[in-house]
Amino acid sequence: MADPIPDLKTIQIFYWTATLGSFSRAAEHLNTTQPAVSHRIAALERAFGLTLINRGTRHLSLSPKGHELLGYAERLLRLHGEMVGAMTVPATQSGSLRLGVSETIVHTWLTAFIDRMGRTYPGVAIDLSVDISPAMRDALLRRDLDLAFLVGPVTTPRLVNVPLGRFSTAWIASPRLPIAAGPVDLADLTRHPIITFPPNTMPHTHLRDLLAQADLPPLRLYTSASLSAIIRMAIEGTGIGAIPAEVVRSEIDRGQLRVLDARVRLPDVTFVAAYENAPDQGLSAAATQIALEVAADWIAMNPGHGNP
Amino acid sequence: MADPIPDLKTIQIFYWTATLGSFSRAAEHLNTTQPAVSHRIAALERAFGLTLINRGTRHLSLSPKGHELLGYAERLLRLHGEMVGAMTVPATQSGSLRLGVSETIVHTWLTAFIDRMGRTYPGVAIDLSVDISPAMRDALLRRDLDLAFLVGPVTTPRLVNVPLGRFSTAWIASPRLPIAAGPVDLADLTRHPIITFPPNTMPHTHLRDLLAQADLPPLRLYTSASLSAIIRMAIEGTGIGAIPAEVVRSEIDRGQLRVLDARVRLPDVTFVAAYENAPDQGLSAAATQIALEVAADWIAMNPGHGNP
DNA sequence: AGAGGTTACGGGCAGCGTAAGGATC
DNA sequence: GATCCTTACGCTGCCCGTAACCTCT
Repeated sequence: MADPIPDLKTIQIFYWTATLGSFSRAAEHLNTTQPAVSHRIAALERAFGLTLINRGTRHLSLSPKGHELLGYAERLLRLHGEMVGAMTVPATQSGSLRLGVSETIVHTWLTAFIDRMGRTYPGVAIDLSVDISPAMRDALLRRDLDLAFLVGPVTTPRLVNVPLGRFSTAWIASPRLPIAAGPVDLADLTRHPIITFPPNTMPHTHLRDLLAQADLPPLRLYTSASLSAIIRMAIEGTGIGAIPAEVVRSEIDRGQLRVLDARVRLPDVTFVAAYENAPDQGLSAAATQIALEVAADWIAMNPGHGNP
Repeated sequence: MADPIPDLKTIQIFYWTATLGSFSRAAEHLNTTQPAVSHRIAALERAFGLTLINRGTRHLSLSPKGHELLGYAERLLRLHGEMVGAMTVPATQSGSLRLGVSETIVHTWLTAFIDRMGRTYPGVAIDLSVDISPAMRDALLRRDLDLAFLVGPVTTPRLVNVPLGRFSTAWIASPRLPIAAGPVDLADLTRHPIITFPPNTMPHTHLRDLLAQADLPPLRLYTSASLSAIIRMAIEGTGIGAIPAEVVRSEIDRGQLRVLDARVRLPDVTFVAAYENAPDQGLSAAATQIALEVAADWIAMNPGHGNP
């Protein structure tokens, strides 16, 4: 009845080798050397007495039994991660979380999120980077990020999407800009430059579609990857901002900006937390829970916005 | 991203410590020493930063978190065992299986079972012991057996029961015994000694109940733990055997014994495979599958008996 | 005093990393 | 020759087992 127990570490190494399709990439991912990976895979195959990975030139492929094992490996690692997550008291959890966020999040509840993360997981270091959503999507897929709060959904089966809330995009302008107080239509708006996010972002695409349909004078569409820059330009009367009203709440309160009452509404923008659907992303999942709470709190404190 | 991986072996040690309620018993079960168990449990608690096991005097108890972990541990070990079972090609499986069987099984399909096990799992050594069912039940619970084919069901949540087939108990006698050919009733039967299994076995109990209800002359109930001895006595006319007809098929064919046409039928006896419901009993489960097949084959080759 | 758990210590070996050796494009 | 996997080899450090100690009945 003596149990020959193939180590979890071996299973983990197999999992990542199979998933990443390369011994060396698996080694890199697991902070070890390529020979170590090679060894353990060989040992695993020897233990089972069968071939798991066909070493094709250039690319690896899994044998039928290899595929079978991969299924078990994922379930096993996920269950293990769940167990560790359930047992580890948050305060003692350590590690690092490479987090990417949209600037919109920075201007709404990021501070609250960082605060609560710091209090809940004092041992976790957050590596923050702010970027536009498409860039973060790529970074997630490249595994340069563990978690991102971005405009979604991100339609890739490899990523988990968790909705965090909706922002309504509004037309924002300086009160000094000569625009009627009552409902204005598209022609009135486009007399001024429209300032929004860079190409390939969702607000930009929506805006392009909207303005392409109408028969309008030559369009001036200013873009900036920096939300602050957009806000600054709007305040200074450079043009009309097409951004979530929520991020300029204080400027509106101070009278530096106002929300225009336009006949044409811009589509809402949904923010999601996205992270790789891998067995070792327990911390990302936990952080997403915190983000959900923080986002809900923020919505409660900023009535009239976010999820209905 | 660096994963602190609590070893499966640690989980296994925790599982058995919790299950057996003692460090030393766990050590014994896992073929290691008690300090090794102590160390790893301590290390596990240190890793999680919490107490899992309350070292009460005389008896251990689990903390709430310990209970939680036990649940995960069982799922994890079971999944792992399943994985190993699925990956290991049977021919390379090794180990030993402590098997207990009722003598009835010996006289029916045990040989076929041993044959097929030997062919399917050439690396597995079977330690066979033949005994009466109650004794085997206790042996299973004492973990002196891994698997038993016995009269069931065994009503203990700790054991898995898998029905293997039903045998109808019959009245068997030598043709030389002066008994009418037509239907006979209880009084006719009890003029002779009744020979059956020892006290505490199911056939014996049934027989006692049956005969206690009737108003009969002094009863001579001979018992033997050896089925062969019962058969021998029946053949020699010592008495009437109350045993499954299936086990004396050849004697009946040779005319040494005949099945009496009695008005009173004895209850069927159900055989089951029973083994402990623990994560490391994959081999027992596999052997039970073999037994199911063999029993089904045997029933097919001996029409009129077994499962309808 | 004895059963059962903890602590202390030395030694074996698994598994890691470095480095050199194929194979394939 | 560049890339990727395998093989060789020495070494570290983990973990095990022995043994002595502690504690409670």
